[in-house]
Amino acid sequence: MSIVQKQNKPGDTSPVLEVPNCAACRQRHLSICAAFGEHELVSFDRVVQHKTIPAKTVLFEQGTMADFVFSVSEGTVRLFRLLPDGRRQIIGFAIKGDFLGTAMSDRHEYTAEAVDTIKVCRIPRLAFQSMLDEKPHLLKKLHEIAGREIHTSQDQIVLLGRKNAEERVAAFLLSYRERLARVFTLSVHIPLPMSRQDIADYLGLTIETVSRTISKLARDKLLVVVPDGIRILDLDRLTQLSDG
Amino acid sequence: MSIVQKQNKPGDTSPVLEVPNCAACRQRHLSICAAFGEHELVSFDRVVQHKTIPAKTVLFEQGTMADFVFSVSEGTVRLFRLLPDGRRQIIGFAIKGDFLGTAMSDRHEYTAEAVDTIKVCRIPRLAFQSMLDEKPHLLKKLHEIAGREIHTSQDQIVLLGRKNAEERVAAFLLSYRERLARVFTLSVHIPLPMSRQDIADYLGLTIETVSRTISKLARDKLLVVVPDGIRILDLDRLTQLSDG
DNA sequence: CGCCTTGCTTGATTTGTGTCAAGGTGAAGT
DNA sequence: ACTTCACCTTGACACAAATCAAGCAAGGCG
Repeated sequence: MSIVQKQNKPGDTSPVLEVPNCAACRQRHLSICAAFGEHELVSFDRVVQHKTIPAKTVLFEQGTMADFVFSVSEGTVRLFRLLPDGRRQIIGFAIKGDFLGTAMSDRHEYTAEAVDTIKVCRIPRLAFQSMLDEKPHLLKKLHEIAGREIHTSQDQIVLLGRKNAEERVAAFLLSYRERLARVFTLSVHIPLPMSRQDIADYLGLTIETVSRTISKLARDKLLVVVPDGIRILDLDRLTQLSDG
Repeated sequence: MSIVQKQNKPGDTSPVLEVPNCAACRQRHLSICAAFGEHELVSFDRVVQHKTIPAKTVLFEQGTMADFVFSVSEGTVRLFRLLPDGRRQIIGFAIKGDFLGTAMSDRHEYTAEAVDTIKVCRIPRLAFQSMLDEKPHLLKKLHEIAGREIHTSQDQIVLLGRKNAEERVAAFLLSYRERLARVFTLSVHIPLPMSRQDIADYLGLTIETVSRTISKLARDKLLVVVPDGIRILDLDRLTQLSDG
């Protein structure tokens, strides 16, 4: 086990833990792997591949065979669907600890693409499937994850169906902050590795509207824009806004 | 077992099967109950209550304790969330065979309300939970249902985030038709028990826009409006429209 | 029968967000 | 140091859908 310095992007010099095996994985308790006992991990280890993937790389593509499921252990992944004419809707952002493949369908239902440099654990779907069949507590854990996924999808449906631009941006910032808090410490500083275009495609808006809205929130002193993210100034008002 | 004439709404004189027990239930193979063997059904029967519920009745309310899960065996249910100021977003419509309570969370994440007269099987959540713990194949079935739910939520997210009014209406009609086809025979006639307001709140539009859009589709000869529904005239063009 | 109510449609106008266009900033490369 | 490029911001204008308003059709009921 070795700690190596790795430049995820310029300016980011935080040490990144190389993960040679699941037992030593720091993200274990955050992820689906939390369902495994120590000795189960050993057999899990046999089918898992740990991979570092550079920014903007497609992890898997909508419509292709889902030969693998993934667990994200570092970085940010955008999950999206494309319409025939190129319109893009981002379904969600996956971060450290998130599992990709909850639905267990044989074809991918969306495309997954690395936003920045990511690390993932890749598991052959069939191997994962047979583990599920053997270990009910793993399936239970997976179903628990699916339940949360359904819940956040419904939040997103309400946001897209009934909220205006300002409410959408506020809700995005706060929900993304909550997600980060599961993994990092809760802070008024919210790093945003994804582009404005990504945020726009997540919120069903255009990049210009997102930019204008963030500018307005800054003008109104609810937040300030900082390099690679934002800082919240008025959490209460932002929360009020996001709830509609 | 008795067949009774029941007036669900004026003009609807189709015979409605009273369901005294699960073994005799015609909807069994459509629903979560398909996961049960014959003798398991007997124990299931002991905890299930069959209920007929009139139109516009609240089945359960967002935020309240989820003491029961439900399986719909007749009629249409609207599932929605409300924003504090009264804006409503319909998450989905549940029909014959649909299960409510996939997420298994302890509080309801949305309100469920009967659109027309419905029949449901009501199961205490804790009893259902313990059945899940005992019978992995039931959990597997439930997870399968959750997977489909995630998929349709994502369809809805794409619709709300990136489609215009015409595409939304076309997509709604076709996806609702597909859902009905699982249960009735696939037809160009689509009964619409829900109101225009319901459709609007499902599609993130206003009632006026839904009405105008349906009128336009009729003017363009893609469909005709008939009492209590629509009839598709040009399935190909409607499909093309809905795909964006 | 006529009156009221509910649900739906249609028209006129407004508005929030999209579109088009220009310009700014900072990092990377020559 | 200059150029290029990607990304973001801002402004002017356009447009799709919302809002406001009126009227229609069908059912319920006194």
